[in-house]
Amino acid sequence: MKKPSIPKGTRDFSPVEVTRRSYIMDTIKASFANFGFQPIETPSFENSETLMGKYGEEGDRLIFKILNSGDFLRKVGDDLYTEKDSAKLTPKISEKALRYDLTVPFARYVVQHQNEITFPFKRYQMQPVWRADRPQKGRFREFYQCDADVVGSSSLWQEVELVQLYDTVFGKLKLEGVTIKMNNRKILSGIAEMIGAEDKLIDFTVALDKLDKIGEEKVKVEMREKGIAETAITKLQPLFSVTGTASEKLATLKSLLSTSEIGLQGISEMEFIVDAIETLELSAATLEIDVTLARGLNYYTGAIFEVAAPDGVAMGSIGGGGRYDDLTGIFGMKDMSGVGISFGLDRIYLVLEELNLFPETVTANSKVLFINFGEKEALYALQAIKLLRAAGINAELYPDATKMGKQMGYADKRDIPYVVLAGESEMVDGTYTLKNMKSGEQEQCGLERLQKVLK
RNA sequence: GUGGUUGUAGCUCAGUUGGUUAGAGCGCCUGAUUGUGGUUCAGGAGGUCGUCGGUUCGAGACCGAUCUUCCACCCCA
Repeated sequence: MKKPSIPKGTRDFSPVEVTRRSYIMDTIKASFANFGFQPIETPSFENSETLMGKYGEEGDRLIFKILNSGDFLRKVGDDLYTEKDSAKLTPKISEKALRYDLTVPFARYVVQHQNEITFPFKRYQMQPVWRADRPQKGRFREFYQCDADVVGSSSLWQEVELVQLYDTVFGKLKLEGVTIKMNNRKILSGIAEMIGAEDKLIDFTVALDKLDKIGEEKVKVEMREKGIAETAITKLQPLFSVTGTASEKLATLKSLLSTSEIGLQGISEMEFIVDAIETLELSAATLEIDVTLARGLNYYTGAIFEVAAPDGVAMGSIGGGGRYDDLTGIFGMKDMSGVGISFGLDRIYLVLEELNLFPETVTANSKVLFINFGEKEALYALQAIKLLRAAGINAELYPDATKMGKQMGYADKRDIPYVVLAGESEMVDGTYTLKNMKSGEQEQCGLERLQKVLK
């Protein structure tokens, strides 16, 4: 018989993995609540029209479409069918699609529930999203995003708080040395304006984004390929040498963009955030200005964030976010500014695993196994187990009265730290033999002592 | 979507220019040991070599397709 399997890019999670994932999620969730965010959930699939066209052409390709129910092909006209044009045919046979991220569904939620929401609305959401991508390391077709967004306030204090939120979560996870990279769409616009390539903003930033990956020369090559003028590339030169501390970088940028109103506005926004964070101080993360950061440009209008794992860990970004002045505009609700960040749960897991940062105590294992000696003895054991469980101690009885070696082996393999032996002789004097599996020591004791040791 | 890569026992992997009955380590099961796990010893089970097709007297090995793994690009958490 053929072995069953799961679709590529998806995963099963073992007990250890689920426990560790919940550890991360609980940490993030607690911090979200700690910062005043409230949870919502949205359906795993949306109407196609809600999602299509919101992530660019590339995004549309990566959205999982759901086939209509029923005899969906019968409703397709003969000419459309013979034409074999997938782009035209798709909307006719698929009217629903799996959620691609949490931001667009959130925008839809805000517009749809605008009369029930008190603004500014701070929401968090932790749910799986799906992308029809080709899997790679840390890249899956089903993965979790943990988002916190604020909608209905354009205050820069939100950006400041979100940086703090990142720092709080990574601090709690003991993940030291992450870098929060920050940029501003307005600075990118200012640069494009300055070099006279406003119409090529996206091409220009996508190329710039690859600087640390492919190097200065190749970035220039790509810019030329995209039709950016040589004079513009020359004007760009000082940008490749923006270095130093955050305030030094800002000073360089300021002189570079002195003629661009929008560029200067972006710089002052960044200054505000950097100054506030300098006063408030971060514990686990570093805030860094990175003018080459240009992800998610389809809707970001102000701050752009991306979180890089600590040095030495080969992993794509473990978080991202930014400000979008008009997110709900695509659903017809104007002038609603939003800003938010996202944690990539699956990648954070891989980083914590690589750095061995999961606490030992993160386990859902039983504390004690009661050996099964037979019917009367099992009942005697279950009476004690009932009390232990009521006291919050994870305890279990071996279900079958098999050979002791087998039962002990089970406890050993499951890494259960204690075993209780209660047979005929213990029953007679109402005691239990408690064995510490690690040291091998054992003692005969009463219920009270049992509970005290196992607590 | 483009290019490359991987698949042999539950796991990690050997398997020579194509040649008899496909191996190892670990794990698993049984016993030595009927109230004591890990260690040791003895024995045992387990594979239509990812799948389908082709070349050949003969294929785990060669060819094609397909699925899967990982990687790069694109893009992204």
